Amino acid sequence: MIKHSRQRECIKKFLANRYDHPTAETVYLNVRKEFPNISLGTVYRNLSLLTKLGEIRKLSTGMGPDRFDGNISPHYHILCTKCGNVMDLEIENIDHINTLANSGFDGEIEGHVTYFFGKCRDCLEK
Amino acid sequence: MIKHSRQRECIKKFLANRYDHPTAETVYLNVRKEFPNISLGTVYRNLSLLTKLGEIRKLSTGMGPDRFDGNISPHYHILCTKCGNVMDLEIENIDHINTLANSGFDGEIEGHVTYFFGKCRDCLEK
DNA sequence: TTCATAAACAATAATGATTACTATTATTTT
DNA sequence: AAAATAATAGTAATCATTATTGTTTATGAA
Repeated sequence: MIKHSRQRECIKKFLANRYDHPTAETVYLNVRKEFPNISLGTVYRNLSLLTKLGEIRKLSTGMGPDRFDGNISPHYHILCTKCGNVMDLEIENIDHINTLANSGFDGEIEGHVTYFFGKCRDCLEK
Repeated sequence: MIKHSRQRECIKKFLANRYDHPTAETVYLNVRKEFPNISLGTVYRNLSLLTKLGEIRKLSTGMGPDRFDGNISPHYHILCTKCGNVMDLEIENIDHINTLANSGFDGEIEGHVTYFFGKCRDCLEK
């Protein structure tokens, strides 16, 4: 049974207003403005819980620590290999790759995670 | 300038004969049969070097520690969400998704990493 | 073949990210 | 309002990985 908590509410609200996919550390530093005594463990626990509930998304990009996204609508991400920023990517549905994968696999494909990488506009111009 | 090392050779040879994408720890435990005094740091250093040289591939799946693949030919991977195994996936080229991504991004897409997830045959039957 | 140099090593300490533990506090139920 | 219990803050512990250091080994020149 899940009880309401003001800390969790604050974490969720913070993520809903950010579009840069912050890390747990960043969430912690910001939520501390409203809850000066919140502990990093509380942030991690709630980020995990919210992820499990499907209210936020966890991004494990393989470059640096995990990041979190308050936007759970289906979309993709691009990682700039120069500045490290993680940006949203509007792209048409590519779930057909699941079907492709299923035809070459003795089992059942349920989905995929894809991260694009490249250079963002700012880094290209420098 | 890179010098030959028997330890690195052994790590590479071990990976070339494994198809289950072992972790650094697993590589360490096995290479120790031939080099009882090899240290885990040496394994990590050489796995990083070989990855940088493009002689092996590192898989950061987001589930557990990084894994390594001695097969550098282009192919994909599927993670069984029940048993955790990581298997190879023969699938036709899907680099067209890079083009799709590029059309929705102000910058330059260089590539992508994709991990499929689902259930393997063994887990489906249990 | 010896010698100098620098890469690679083993051993170990340190770091970064995350999870676990525990006594206290907040939320919900009775 | 009291009892029950989930969530918290504070902290310790764990896991994966990287850094440090003094020694060994590979390589190329003398």
